[in-house]
Amino acid sequence: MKPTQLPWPTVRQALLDWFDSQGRDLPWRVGPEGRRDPYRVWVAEILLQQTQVARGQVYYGRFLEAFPDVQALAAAPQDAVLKAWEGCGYYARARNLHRAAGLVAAQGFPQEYADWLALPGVGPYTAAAVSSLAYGEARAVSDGNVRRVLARLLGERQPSENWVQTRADELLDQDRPAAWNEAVMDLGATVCTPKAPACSVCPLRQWCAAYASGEPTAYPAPKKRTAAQQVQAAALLIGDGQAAVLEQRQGTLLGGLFGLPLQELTSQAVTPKEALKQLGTRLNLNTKLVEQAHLLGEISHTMTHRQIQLWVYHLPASAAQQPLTQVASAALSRLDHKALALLDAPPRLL
DNA sequence: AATGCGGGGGT
DNA sequence: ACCCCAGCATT
Repeated sequence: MKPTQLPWPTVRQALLDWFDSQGRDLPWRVGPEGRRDPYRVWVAEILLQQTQVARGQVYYGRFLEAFPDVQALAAAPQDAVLKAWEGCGYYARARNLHRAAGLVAAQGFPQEYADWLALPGVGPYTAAAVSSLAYGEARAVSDGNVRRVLARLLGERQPSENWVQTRADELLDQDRPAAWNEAVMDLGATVCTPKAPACSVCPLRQWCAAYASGEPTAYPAPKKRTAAQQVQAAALLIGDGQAAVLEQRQGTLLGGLFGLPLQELTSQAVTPKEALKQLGTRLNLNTKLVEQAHLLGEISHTMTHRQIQLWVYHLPASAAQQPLTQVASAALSRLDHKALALLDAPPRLL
């Protein structure tokens, strides 16, 4: 059956009926349909970018407690915002959200899609989500769930971004755009899942091309991903688990977070010891002192696009040529938490 | 159109 | 292991 021949009013109603009885109850879905609190929806949508709902929900609760409204968020220092985001990944989300909060606190909330889109950290998905869920605007969201649900329903193995957005725009229920958007995403998250879809309970099964094919998981075809880059580095822990010399990372990789001083192994510093020596120079440490640093342990850490091997060396706080930072109050990446954890449970050689 | 950007869950 | 997750910014 061609897509254009599907009985769209019936299909829409089937999904909306399913949503009305089986839709998820989530903490940012407060207030009437299409009139949610824009701040709550906005924060939730940013947190949920490339983050599963179960995980985002934990951070959402913490985040709203720390920053209950946009004025509180705008008034907070960036370090506090990153601390609330610690461990959630993609930290540019937190930096952009904080920056955007400053704009919104001064100018008021955007009232329509195009104005949301202009905020830092807000792209087509988030602008459509907030303008539909909080303002009732008829904008179709296009995310990973929508992509998978529509690719399967319509039998498209290679859905381009443009294909998904166009189909989503066509299918959007004009009378209940907010409910429709939530419905498609709920279906994708709870029934039309990537690996093991629950087709037996799917309200769209009778119209689904992928189900009819007998191989629903073949839609859409897997995306190809670039291999993780292998990185080796030395780190120097000066201090202890309470207070240590920490640097605030610059640039796009973990930017804004604090962490142990690092030196990547290069052609100039082929061994961890040589990288450590370079690190000592950068930190203005006496060469003799650096030679006394002992290897605390070795860490392996994966970050999707990077596979990091890290040798962690240790010196007492008395060696520090710069102020120590209280570890508990700084936002650290998982990598740095692993490095610090070497103090508690030294790995034993077998 | 491709790539970089975290961290963890599901199979 | 591999793929995915309520994407966005940059090139």
